[in-house]
Amino acid sequence: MLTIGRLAAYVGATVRAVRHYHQRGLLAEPERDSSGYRTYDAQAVVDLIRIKTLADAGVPLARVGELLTASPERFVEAIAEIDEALRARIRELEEQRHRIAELAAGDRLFLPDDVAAFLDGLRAIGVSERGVQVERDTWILVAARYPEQAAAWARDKAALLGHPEFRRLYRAFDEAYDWDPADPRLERLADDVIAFDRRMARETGEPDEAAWTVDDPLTRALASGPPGSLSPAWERLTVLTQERAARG
Amino acid sequence: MLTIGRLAAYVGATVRAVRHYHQRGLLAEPERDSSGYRTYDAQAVVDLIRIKTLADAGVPLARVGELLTASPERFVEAIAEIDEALRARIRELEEQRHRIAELAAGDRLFLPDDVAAFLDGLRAIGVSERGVQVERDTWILVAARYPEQAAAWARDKAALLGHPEFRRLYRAFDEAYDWDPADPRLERLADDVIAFDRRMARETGEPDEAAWTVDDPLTRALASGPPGSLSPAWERLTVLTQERAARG
DNA sequence: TTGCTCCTCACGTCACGTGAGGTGGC
DNA sequence: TTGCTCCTCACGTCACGTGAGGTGGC
Repeated sequence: MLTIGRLAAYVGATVRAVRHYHQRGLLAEPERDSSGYRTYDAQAVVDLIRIKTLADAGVPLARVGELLTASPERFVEAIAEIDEALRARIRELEEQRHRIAELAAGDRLFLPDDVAAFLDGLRAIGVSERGVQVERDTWILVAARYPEQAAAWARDKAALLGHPEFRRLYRAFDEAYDWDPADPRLERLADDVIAFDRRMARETGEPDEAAWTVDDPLTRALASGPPGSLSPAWERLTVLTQERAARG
Repeated sequence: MLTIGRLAAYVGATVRAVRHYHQRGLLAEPERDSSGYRTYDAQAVVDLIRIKTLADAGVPLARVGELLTASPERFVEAIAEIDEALRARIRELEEQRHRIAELAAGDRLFLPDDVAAFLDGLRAIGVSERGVQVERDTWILVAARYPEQAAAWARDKAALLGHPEFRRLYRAFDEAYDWDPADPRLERLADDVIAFDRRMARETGEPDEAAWTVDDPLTRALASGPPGSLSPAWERLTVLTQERAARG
């Protein structure tokens, strides 16, 4: 006969866990000796290993209780379910290994693939890392707010990167970040942006919604946090392009 | 800007979890709008994904807090540790898949391999399944009480299975279970057991401790639960062999 | 006497879940 | 007005962990 400590040690459980299983009614309370100590027999070892094996596999104790009294067929059925749950959990853990590895670097974790690909495209045409970060933050908000459409929009914009004038405008926008807000080049840039928008609208037959440039109203509205969060030159550019767009 | 619901949905967390991360000081409390609603920016998305990715990987929230402010080198180091922990967890789950599979049938889960092999040996020489069960329960108690020695004892006994007289005695013992306690064959069996013990003691030069048969005092003492747990014939056999052993 | 194992409460832990009761914009 | 999302307490959950205070055999 075994004491609770020896029983627990043999199956790799704690004494407290064995008492817990008694409390929950999973393991039958054994006889006591003259000192009030519980005295376990071999059947208790078998029962406890059954309980612990199921519990370790993630089966809730309430369900363990059912399984102990289930028919052999139901038991085998349940084992198959538990095995499937374990396999699913393993797949999850493999996923998580990927995700924590990506955590050290890269935007893939925060954005749909198509958006991350567009950001890589910006890097490829020479947009500064700072400019890419501003874009990234904007896209995070867009993707959170319009999960269905974000990827398609990113593909549309990525396609425009094949257009030389679009690339020139993007790079100019990027450089303008540090300019003096009074710099006359901002006026010319605003003109060029509007001209490009109109040209694209004509070519594609879509309305003149200015969805083609870095300065389209949608992304602008989403990105604008408290006033002053953009650079002074970019604030100015926003005003200028909106004036020109309104003038028609 | 995002509400808490949209933020949570985007990263796959619950609203409650996000509030919890605020409470724990892991995620900075953002500005509120005129209604008192929290308004999140892109940085909050990045921070939350970082938190959730680590938390999902099983990192305690207290440690997540440290990691968020850790240096890049410490962070990379910690990622490696976490990855190792995930791999260890995966190995554990694979182990558990084995164990629940074995739960449906077999003694391997309850006993050291050498003991299970000995039980298979008993089956091979024709011992009844009932007899094997009694042995199994005895060995469970022995293994729990003497984890170091059990395997070696089992190997010793398994070696004896090569001995024809040992096999004969074991099978006779097995059959004797149902006999009438007054059956004269019990006396002859007791004589044969003692004779075999003495012979083995002479051959191996070890003391006459009667450790060779199913009836050795050690296993008997361990297995004997409340009186009457053995069959009447086996109780009688125990008495008879002890008498003969004492007479010398 | 000291050390060890056992006993029974009963509160603590961890990461949220789940109402309870209320507000604000469509 | 109804429905939805948000807000702040605050208690509940799950499987034990961890003392608190005490007993019994070597």
